[in-house]
Amino acid sequence: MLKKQQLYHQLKQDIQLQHWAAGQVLTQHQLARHYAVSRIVVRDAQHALMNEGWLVAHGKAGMQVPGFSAAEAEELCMLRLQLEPLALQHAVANMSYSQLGQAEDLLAYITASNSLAPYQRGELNWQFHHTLYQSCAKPHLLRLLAQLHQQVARYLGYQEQVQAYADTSAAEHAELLSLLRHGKSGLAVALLTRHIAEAGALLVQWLQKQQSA
Amino acid sequence: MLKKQQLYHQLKQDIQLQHWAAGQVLTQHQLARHYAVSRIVVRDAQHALMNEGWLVAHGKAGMQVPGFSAAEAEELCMLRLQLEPLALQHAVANMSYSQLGQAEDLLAYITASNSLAPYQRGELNWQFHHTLYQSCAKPHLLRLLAQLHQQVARYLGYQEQVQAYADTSAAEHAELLSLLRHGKSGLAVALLTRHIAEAGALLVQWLQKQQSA
DNA sequence: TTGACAAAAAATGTATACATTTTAAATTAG
DNA sequence: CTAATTTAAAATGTATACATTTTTTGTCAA
Repeated sequence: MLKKQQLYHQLKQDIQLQHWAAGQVLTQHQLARHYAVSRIVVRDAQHALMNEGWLVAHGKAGMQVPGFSAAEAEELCMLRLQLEPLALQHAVANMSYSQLGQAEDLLAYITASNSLAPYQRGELNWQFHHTLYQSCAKPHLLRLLAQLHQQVARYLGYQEQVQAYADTSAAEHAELLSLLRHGKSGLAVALLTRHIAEAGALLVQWLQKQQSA
Repeated sequence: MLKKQQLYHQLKQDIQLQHWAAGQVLTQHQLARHYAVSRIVVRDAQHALMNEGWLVAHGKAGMQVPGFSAAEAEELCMLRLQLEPLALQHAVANMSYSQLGQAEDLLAYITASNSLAPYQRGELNWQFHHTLYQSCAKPHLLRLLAQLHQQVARYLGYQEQVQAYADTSAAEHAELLSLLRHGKSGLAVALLTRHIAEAGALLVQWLQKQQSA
């Protein structure tokens, strides 16, 4: 595998696991030394991660590990709320049973595997949603949503409460699939909207509690 | 100025001016030779432009100049339609008169300067809209909108009919500012929605005509 | 002590050289 | 002649070396 990709994944994971603390400034030299690769590789990975919100520019030198804020989480969830129901709406018309089946497989896998790293839970959750939206045939929209989920995923390593919500989430996912399978697209979109709003509210509330404590 | 930035702008402009034809595959060597810079610089510029839709990945080697399609334009406009009214809605509460003034200056400048390159018209149009949305304090939303406008701007070098719409557009911008200045935020949001929908429909129709011809 | 200015250290930008991968071509077996 | 395999060319990935920019440090004067 390409070193660039390796470092990209490693660095992303290390940020999510808070191996690199929020607020810390990471220089190319520093990372190149630490991961034993050349600065070129670091540069590429840094830029890729910056585009996804895992790093933010820090003046003219270095990139900073971003912190967490209830405001940012709220914004991200608002964007999800604005875009995902739209994606589902456009997707239902062209959705195939094969895709529904794929989503069901994913859901089963998620439900079966207890003790997933928060790192993977976010990825699997996005895969599930992505499967449902895929047939909307709107590549830009799908790309934006992938980015959004990436950025939300950054919070999942931070929020430990996720596990508590996992059951509710799985139940709603199952219901969503059921509605889709029976062609009740209007209800499905409504449920999805509620689902995203709920998850977002939970995350934001938790962050606000953290912030005030 | 940094060579990376220079090449970024130059290459973007050359793509919009169709110096590099749609569908063409651009390699690092090719561009490095042509613009007399090292491949490193080309790589950075290519990646930046890819993130903004000016280039698309092409297998494992080279990047391709994307073509134009009514479907893509429609998708981009749909996303604008979905997100920009939201931005304005959140912005009106915190909007300052200084910002309104800034927007008025921009509008005056756009109106005054006839014979703008399509290259700059798109940029100025975004600056105007951005000024109105800025106070929404939603950095991710603003970043998405900047990206979207970038991608729409790609079409403006292609669509020559833009000039004809310029007057209508300026008039609506002026009306929008007037509504905002008088605190009629609801009407302003409605007008913005119509404004984006109109511009989008015009672009899409024109592309469909081109496509069928 | 504080402030500005200069020098040194450190960081990123850039170019060149080399390694690896990918693509294309050419050759050969069927 | 076709198809598969090998070989060469061309492209990208990566490392090192050098240039430029930025930051920091330290010095000196007010």
